[in-house]
Amino acid sequence: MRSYRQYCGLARALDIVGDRWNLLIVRQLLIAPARYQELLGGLPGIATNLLADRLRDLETEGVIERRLPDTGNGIIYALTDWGAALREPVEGLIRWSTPLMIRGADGDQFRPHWLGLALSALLTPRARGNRSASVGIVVDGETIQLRVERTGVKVGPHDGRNLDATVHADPQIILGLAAGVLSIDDLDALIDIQGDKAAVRAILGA
Amino acid sequence: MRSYRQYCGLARALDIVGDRWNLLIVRQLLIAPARYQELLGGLPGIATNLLADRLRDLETEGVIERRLPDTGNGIIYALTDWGAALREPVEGLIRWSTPLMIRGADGDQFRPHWLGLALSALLTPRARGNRSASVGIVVDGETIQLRVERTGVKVGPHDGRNLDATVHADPQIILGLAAGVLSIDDLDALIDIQGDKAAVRAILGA
DNA sequence: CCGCATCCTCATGGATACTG
DNA sequence: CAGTATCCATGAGGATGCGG
Repeated sequence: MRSYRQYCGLARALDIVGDRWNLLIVRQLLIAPARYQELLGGLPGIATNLLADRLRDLETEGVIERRLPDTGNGIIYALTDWGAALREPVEGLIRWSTPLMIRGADGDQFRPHWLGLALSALLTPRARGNRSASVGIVVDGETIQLRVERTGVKVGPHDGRNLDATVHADPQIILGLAAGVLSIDDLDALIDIQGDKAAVRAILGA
Repeated sequence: MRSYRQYCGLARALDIVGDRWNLLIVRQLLIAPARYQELLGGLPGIATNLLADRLRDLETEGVIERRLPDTGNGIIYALTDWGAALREPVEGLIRWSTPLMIRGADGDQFRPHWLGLALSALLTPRARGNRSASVGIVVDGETIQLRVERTGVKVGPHDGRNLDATVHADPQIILGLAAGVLSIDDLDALIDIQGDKAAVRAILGA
């Protein structure tokens, strides 16, 4: 993309990450470092030449870096420290998009990890938790683990440890709960909770 | 721009504001509602047909609205409530861009209001102020007023009221101070402070 | 004047096939 | 596996025109 040539922080930020696909690549790497093919799978719709171009751009600008794993073969792409600092504005945009998301998927592609990032964006600001609990959200066969403590909320893949409860529900239901526009009590038919319902309420409740 | 067709908050947000120029238009309207010609002047480099296109898009998506002033003639563009909520991610991107800004303008276009928005982004998070003070920053002949109180920092155009101090310095110096990478004491030759130096230190100091 | 719309040129994005 | 190469479609940029 052409530079805006404006001495303004927003314009200079967009000179780097404003190119089409760039922030979505950052999104994938905020979820976890990834290989080229994993990025292609996590970015449905991108053309392979564009992914290669953007990875080059982002690397030369210092947003991402290539790592060679100990096993020797292949390349792993990861965010630099500065690139990882994009989590704040990215999660801000995700919070802003809530009205667009509660309308439902409408045929769009979906990856469970994206929901994990959205939950991180929606739940982290309100550091809830005089009670500690861990809950698994099962979507598309993948389990996202939410753990709340006094320090805040941690979101990530299921680490195999014990869960206080397991929730099965559609993504937009989970998002509605996390955003506070839905209440658990109104949705018995749409949510399947196994285990400690109070733990779910502590994390996703009003 | 084509939709990403991804059921992800970031992708849906970028479907709306990811088009080139869109976030910069939002930036201008975060500073103040504006007429078409004012937007053209505040967005150096944009083509007039693109501005018209983008304003239409943003209006149909509910980010901005057209207002007819009491004087009757002309159109005033302003953010909707939802559009104004973009302040958070926009200021996040501005904070992220600090390393790009302290390098200096390098011939890029500049508008004093942009510095005001950057100061808002950098100073608001750290709600400083056991002391109340108001300071004017003079850049390119325009005065930006910073007012700190217990409740936080307010940034805006000079309202004509008394200032505790007036600062003359280049934008990158002001940004370096606000970002905490420069210290007032090291820069006597580059900053001209008239009035209460302690008030300046209370707002821009370490 | 202000608020756009049209026209044209060129850079960028997108889809597919192919390679070290 | 990790990308290039190629070709076509789309969108940006710039100049200019035009109605209220």
